[in-house]
Amino acid sequence: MTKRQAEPEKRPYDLGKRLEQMDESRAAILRAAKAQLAANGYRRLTMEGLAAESGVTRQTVHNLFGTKTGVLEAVFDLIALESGMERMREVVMLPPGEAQLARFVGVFCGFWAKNRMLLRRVHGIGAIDPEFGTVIEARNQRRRMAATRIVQRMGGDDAAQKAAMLAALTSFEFFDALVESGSEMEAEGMVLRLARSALSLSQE
Amino acid sequence: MTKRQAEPEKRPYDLGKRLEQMDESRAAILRAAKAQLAANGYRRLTMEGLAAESGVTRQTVHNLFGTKTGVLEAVFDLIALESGMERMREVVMLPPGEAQLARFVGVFCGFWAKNRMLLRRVHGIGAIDPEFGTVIEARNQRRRMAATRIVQRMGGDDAAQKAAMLAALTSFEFFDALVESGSEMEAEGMVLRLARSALSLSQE
DNA sequence: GATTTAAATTTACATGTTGTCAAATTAAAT
DNA sequence: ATTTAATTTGACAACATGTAAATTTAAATC
Repeated sequence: MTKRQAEPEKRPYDLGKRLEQMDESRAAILRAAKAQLAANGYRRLTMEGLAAESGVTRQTVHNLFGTKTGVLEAVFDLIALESGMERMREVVMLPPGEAQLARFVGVFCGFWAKNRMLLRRVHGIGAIDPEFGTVIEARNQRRRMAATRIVQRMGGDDAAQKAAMLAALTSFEFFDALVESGSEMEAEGMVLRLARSALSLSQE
Repeated sequence: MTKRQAEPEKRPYDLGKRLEQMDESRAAILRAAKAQLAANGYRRLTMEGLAAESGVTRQTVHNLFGTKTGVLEAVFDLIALESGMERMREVVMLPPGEAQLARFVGVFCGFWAKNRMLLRRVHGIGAIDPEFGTVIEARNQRRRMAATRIVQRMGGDDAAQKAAMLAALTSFEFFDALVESGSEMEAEGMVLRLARSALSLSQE
């Protein structure tokens, strides 16, 4: 099979600056998506609206993200990236004790507080859509693993139950419920106190 | 203005058995909605699908519930009706103490456990749709009020914070997170233990 | 049993949103 | 100036919601 067909004999082409512009478009769209999600919820988030607010065409949104679910996944990835999960490494490696627990709680509560409305929507989408739910679940699983490690290194009985409680206490949903009841300032303190007693609690 | 226009002079008509059939249709549709919501999530819940599974026409679903949101609200009302909230009255009136707290936790956890997947969807819809969210919020508000009453009657310091914690600990989302981490059997026990320590905890 | 009544069905249509496609346009790279 | 690839433009199909009318069906009344 010799390549004697109509070979277009392309000239090399480096996207260069065009890639930057694409990234800017991507960023603008994701920014718009985050804002609209947090403000108006999921139902009123349309590809049309995203395109308009980010100064591109609806078609471009499709080109860059594929589908609406694609946009959501990108939003989710972005959140995860901004989530300061790198700090989780340090926290897990701290010596077990009060300080580590406080840092653990602090990392999560800080993040939950910073993106509360947006996270509420995203987690909500995970709750109503099994397909998207697996993505959220995977992330929750990681928090559970970290909680398990921390509890195990602290020693004591009922490690499994304690880990379950710590994971649930540091979940976004629990934080959100606390804020809804009390004030956002106090929420982290309450989580920490509950976590402390959860870990010192033994199966009586 | 004499009523000399074409008066149809209607004959009295008692719906009787037809009302029963309408109720059956309503019930069948709601049953289908609950099942499909729990199993497949919200995106794949269509009026067409509901009609098919409940043996009526899509148009009939619209006649009976108005809109899709109407169906959801009816599902929500039904859940609330089945929720055993009547038992909340008794619980709130019990003498303050361990037993009351246990009953309080038990009523909610029992309900959460019975409809977990369905509740996850419904609460999820509340989280992504501000309009529907107010309905959920109103119900959460009631749990918060009950929690506040219980905490206040128990006396002690920091009633507001304790109430917030109790409300959050008895939220559906916290229960769901616990079940996801551990086992459903143990979840209620964990909630109860955390609630106990939350209420005995003072602001140190 | 014939007639009346109202619900349910059938049929049709308007709207909004997603997703896809192909041709034309634009701007960067060569 | 030419080539390249992204963006835009315009069009379309698919699907779901919601609405409206005429018709059919079955229960209630006489």
